[in-house]
Amino acid sequence: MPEGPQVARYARLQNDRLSGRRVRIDSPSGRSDDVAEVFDGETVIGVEAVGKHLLYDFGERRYLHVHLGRFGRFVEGPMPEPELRGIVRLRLRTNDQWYELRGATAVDVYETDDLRRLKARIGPNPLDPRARPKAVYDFVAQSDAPIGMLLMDQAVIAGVGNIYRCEVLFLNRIHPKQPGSTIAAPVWRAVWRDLRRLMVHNAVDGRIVTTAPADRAHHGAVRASERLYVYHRAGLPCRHCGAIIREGMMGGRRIFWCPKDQPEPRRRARA
DNA sequence: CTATGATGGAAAC
DNA sequence: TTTCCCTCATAGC
Repeated sequence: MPEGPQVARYARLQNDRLSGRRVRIDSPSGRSDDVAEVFDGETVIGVEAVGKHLLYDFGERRYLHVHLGRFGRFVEGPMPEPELRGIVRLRLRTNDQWYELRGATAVDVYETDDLRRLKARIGPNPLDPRARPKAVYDFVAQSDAPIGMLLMDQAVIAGVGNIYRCEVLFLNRIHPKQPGSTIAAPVWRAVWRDLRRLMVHNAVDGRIVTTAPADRAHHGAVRASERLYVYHRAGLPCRHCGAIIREGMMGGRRIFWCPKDQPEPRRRARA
């Protein structure tokens, strides 16, 4: 279940393994037979992530486009392939490695124009070292939309999902309902810095950890129960102040915050 | 066994 | 704003 960094990680690992390799592709579930047929037996030129999208360049201006949605994931391993289990949307294999794609929202053929349009509608990605926070802030600072909505809008900022939005707002003591226009520039820079730091780490590590060592009771390997500050912790005490973490809905998704560290906004004041 | 929900997004209303 | 799709683990009969 991926946010941007896990997708970036898949792209990097698969790019290393698949670039320059001929791949056999089929769709055991039958759901993407048409797409499998287009690329079966072709050679991968490269694999890249664009926000939460994956693009496999097969040359001749054609790409395999995959969006994992909320449930999508890859399972992989060395040849030979395991017996099929459950629903496999797409199966890719080289001489020595196999991949199973399950649960994806989108599996299609992209042409150059589709890719150009995709890139045009996706905002700057904190994972991209060339992306500048100011470009995003210029939009955020003139928006009345709640910051909790803006952070999830892929057209504004790419790769951020529900966990990062909750966690980065906690880290910066911002209530999710606070309008973008009330976020001061230095606060936004700190938000961006945190997003980048956490997302880069996650893209390497493959899992999301936002807690500082000082806020964890156990040392050494990070326990699953101590990875996050607020996400999925409704009813539990805040690791920072002990107040009970709250839960609500925003943008059709559950959102979590600490009522004491992230007080409800009262008035608007441009910084 | 069925119901539910989970790191997403687009299309339909 | 709601509905639908994607898959699968888990909770509850």
